[in-house]
Amino acid sequence: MVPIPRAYHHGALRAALVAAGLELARGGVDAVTVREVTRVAGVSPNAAYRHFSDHRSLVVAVALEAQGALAEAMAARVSALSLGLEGPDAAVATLRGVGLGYIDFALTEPGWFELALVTFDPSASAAPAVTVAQSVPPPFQMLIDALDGMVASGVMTAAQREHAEWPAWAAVHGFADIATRGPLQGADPGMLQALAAVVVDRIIAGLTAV
Amino acid sequence: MVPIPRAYHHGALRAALVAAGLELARGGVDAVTVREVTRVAGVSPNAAYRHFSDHRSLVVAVALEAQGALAEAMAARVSALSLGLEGPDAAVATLRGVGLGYIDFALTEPGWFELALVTFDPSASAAPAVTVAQSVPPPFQMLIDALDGMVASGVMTAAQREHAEWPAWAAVHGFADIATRGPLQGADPGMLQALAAVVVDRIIAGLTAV
DNA sequence: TGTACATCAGTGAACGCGCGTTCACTGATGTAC
DNA sequence: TGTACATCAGTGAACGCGCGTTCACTGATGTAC
Repeated sequence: MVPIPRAYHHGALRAALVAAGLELARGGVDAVTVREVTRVAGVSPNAAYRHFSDHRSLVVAVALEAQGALAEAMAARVSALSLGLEGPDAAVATLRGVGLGYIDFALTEPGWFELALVTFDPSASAAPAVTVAQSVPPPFQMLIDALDGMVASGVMTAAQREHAEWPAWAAVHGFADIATRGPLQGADPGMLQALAAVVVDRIIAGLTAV
Repeated sequence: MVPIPRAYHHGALRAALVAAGLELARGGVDAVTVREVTRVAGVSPNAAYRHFSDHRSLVVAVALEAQGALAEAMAARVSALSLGLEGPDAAVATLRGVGLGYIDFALTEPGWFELALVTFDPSASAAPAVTVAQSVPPPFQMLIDALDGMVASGVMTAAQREHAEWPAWAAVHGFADIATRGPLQGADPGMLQALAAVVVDRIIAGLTAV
C-alpha cells in the first residue's frame, strides 16, 4: 500500500484511518491491521491509539461503515425493483430487492461483506459502539420491514410471518457466502445473478406457501 | 495445549498430526497451526514437513477429516428421520435429514464446520488431494441424491428440480452460519433447533411450490 | 544370525516476518490575560 | 494584538509474540550379504 505522507490531521485522522481501513477491507477482514491502516494514512502506527482503544475497535468502526454501504446497496435495489408498484406487487418487489441487494453487495464487494458480518456478531461487537448505537442493524431492519409489508399488503398471513426473518435471511446470506467463499466462488457472474434470483424466488415461495 | 512427549512415531506421525489438528480445530480454522499441531503431537515443529509440504496442505488434510465427520452427521440424521418410511415420505424425510444434519453438525462442532468449508472452496483446495480425490464433496453429493430422490418419488417435478441444489444449500448453510458466527450465536439451543426446522421446512416448501 | 551401511524420521537452533501495543518524547494548536 | 502556557496529536524506537519455514544434524530402522 502506498503511504500518503502528511503530518497532522487534527481531528480528521480518525476519519482518515477509517477510510484507509475501508479501502484495505476490500482484501477481507484480516487486511485491516493497525499497522497497514496507519501506513496508508501516512502516519505512525501508534497514532491510531489516539483514536481507537485497540485493534478491535478500529475494525468495528470500519465494519459499521461497511454495514452502511450494505444497507445502501439494499435500499437502492429495493427502489429500483419497486418503482411504480403498489400493494402486493410492491411488497413482493421490496422483499426481492432486500434479498437481491444483499447478494449483489456480497458479490460486488466481498471484502466489505465479510466485514459487515462482524457487525451482526454479538460477541465481536462487544464494543459498546455497536450494541448501543443500533440494537437492530439497518440491513436486518429492512428485512423485517419488508416482511411486515408482505403481511400488511395481504401476501403473507400473520402465521406465515412468524419467524420468517430466519429462513429469509438464511437463504440469502447462505447464497452470498457460497458464492463468495464457497464452491460458487469465481463462477460466471451471469450465472450467479440467475441463481441468486432462483434462491430469492424459492424462499419467498416457501414463505408464502400453505 | 498439553504436549505429549513421545519420540518416534514411525509413519504414524502423519495420522497423529491430523488427529491433533482435528482436536485443535474445535477452536476454528486459525487454531490449526504447524507449531501447535506439532506441540500437541509432542514433536518438533519441523517434523511436520516430513509429512506435509506446507501449512496449507496440513489444513486441507484436517479439513477433509472434518468434512467426513459432517457427512457422517448428515447420514446419521437421514437414517433417524427416514427410518421405516417409503416413497414420498422417505424422500422428504431424507431431504430434511440432510438439511438438519448439516445444521446440527455446525451447531455441535462449529470449529469443524468452519474447517469443512475450506473443502468446498475451490481456490483453497488448490491442493490436488482434494480436487482429485473428490470432484463432488460427499455432503454435497448427499444433497444432490436427496433432491433426485424427491423427483424419483414424485414429490418434485423435473422443472422444480433444476438448480434446486443452490436454494437448498444456501438456506441450510446460511442458517448454520448465522447460528454459528452471526446474530443467533449463543442463542438458546432449543430455539435454534426450532428455527432450524422452520428453515428446512420453508425451503422445502419453496422448492415444491408451484 | 550377525554385521555394515543406506535410508528414513526425527531434533535443535535459527531466520525473518508482521503484528499489536507501550514508552518517553516533541511539535502544533488553542486559550487566557 | 501579542505573548505564556496548557493541551492536544502526533513521532521514533522498541517490546514481545507466534508464526511458517529452512539449515545442518543425529539417532532409529530396515536391508544386503
